[in-house]
Amino acid sequence: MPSDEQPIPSVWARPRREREQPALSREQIVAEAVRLLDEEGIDALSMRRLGSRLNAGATSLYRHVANKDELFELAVDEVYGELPLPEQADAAGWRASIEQVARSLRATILRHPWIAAKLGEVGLAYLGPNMLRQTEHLLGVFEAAGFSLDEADQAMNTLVAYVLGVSTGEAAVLSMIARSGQTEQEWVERLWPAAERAVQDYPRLRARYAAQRGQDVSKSDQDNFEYGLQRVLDGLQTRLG
Amino acid sequence: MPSDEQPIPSVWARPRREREQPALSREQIVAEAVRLLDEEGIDALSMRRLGSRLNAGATSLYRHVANKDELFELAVDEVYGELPLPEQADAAGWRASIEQVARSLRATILRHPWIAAKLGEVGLAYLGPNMLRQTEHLLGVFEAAGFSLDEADQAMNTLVAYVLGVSTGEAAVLSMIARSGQTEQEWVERLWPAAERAVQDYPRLRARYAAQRGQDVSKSDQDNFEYGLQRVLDGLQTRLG
DNA sequence: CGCACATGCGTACGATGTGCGCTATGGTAA
DNA sequence: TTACCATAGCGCACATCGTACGCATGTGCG
Repeated sequence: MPSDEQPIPSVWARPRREREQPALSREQIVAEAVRLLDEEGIDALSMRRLGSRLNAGATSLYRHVANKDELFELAVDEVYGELPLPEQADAAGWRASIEQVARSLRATILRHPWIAAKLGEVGLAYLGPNMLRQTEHLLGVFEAAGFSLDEADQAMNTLVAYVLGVSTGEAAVLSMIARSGQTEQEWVERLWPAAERAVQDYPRLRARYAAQRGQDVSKSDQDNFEYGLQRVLDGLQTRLG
Repeated sequence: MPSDEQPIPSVWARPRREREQPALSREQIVAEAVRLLDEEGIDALSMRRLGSRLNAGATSLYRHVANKDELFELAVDEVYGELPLPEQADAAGWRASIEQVARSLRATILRHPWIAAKLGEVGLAYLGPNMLRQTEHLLGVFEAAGFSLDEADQAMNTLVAYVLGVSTGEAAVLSMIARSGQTEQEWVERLWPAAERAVQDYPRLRARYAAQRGQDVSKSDQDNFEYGLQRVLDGLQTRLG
């Protein structure tokens, strides 16, 4: 290729890239970022890789997004936007209503495991519109259940903390599995011997591992989640009786 | 022996560094890593910076630690080692015993806020000795309270998930404050106007913010934690009645 | 018709994690 | 004593990262 200064060797060799793409937009960038994060995990997101997925240079993204951290904030709020607004039940149906919230929150985190790591870095100080809307609405659900606004806030924080805590643990494992390129089954089987060895000196842990060998992991994760969820709801109920 | 290469300009210019330091050790490295993380946050830990704090080159660390991830695992388990083993109470005193566990877990996380981010990445798949010991012991506390081993496991997971969830949110804010180089007061005051503006259209959130203006943040964080803790314990208690 | 602005991009800089091979040290065997 | 060898530390190098900067180009407005 003649890369020196030339008076254009041929018209046809001219850039000719012009305007076919509708150009970059913030929404597009964020959507593609979420897709990339879902597919390849949090470490796979670099500005260069994201740019090239959008047929763009890495630094082009900076016209639409201040920096990588901001991009993550936008991606997190995008995911929050997936959550359905819970139905605003009456005092009788509050438990079902809140169960639904908890389950869909968990499901969303498991669908986008990287979000757990980000929430761990930045907590709930995000202030994104989707998150605000969700929070406002959820406060309403707790009020409808019979809590004062003050206590609704605390009750909501309790519930959300629990769900986030459990889901974070599950999401971390999902992320590691995704990074390892193995199936969940393979991954568990590869780790198991080391775990059993490590646990040898601890009778209760050993018993737990023995009991769970060969069990369906995601099933028991789910049972575990439901157990804790019911306990948290029981605890909140004591304040309504 | 240097007879052919250089004539050595002066004996005194010779290295003379020999062996004064007891050399690097894994324990030393991990301890210094924890110190650096506590002082300057998770982004401040690079192998080069850690090395220079130990009067060592970056790559020297790799003689004692496989890679940065492993270093983090060791650091996390080191911190787990700070937790006191909870007193093994009888069925009557289980609540106090578990409260103590929950509080010291939270306190530890707040003392080392970076750990929340790491737990968010890697969950509880750590298998470090301190963590295993802690878990085994805690299972015992739940058993002593009257849970079967199966249910003790679930109950423990519920409690830990809650504490981790709340503390993660608090720790994230602490980390951001530390990174910003401001005091908590300054940081809150700088963020507040934006938050109030963002919250304008949501009556319940607006009311919450209005009520909390000027309040002591860490005090209300603590109240919040205690509220949720009591709810979780209430919920667990329903299974023991 | 010309000008200002917005957008994309090439280049570049400093920092990062870490592999590789050299060197010196200190312990052990002969 | 001497010869040797495992080990710890380190300098160098490489690929990759986030992102600042300034140029080029196409668009919309006067």
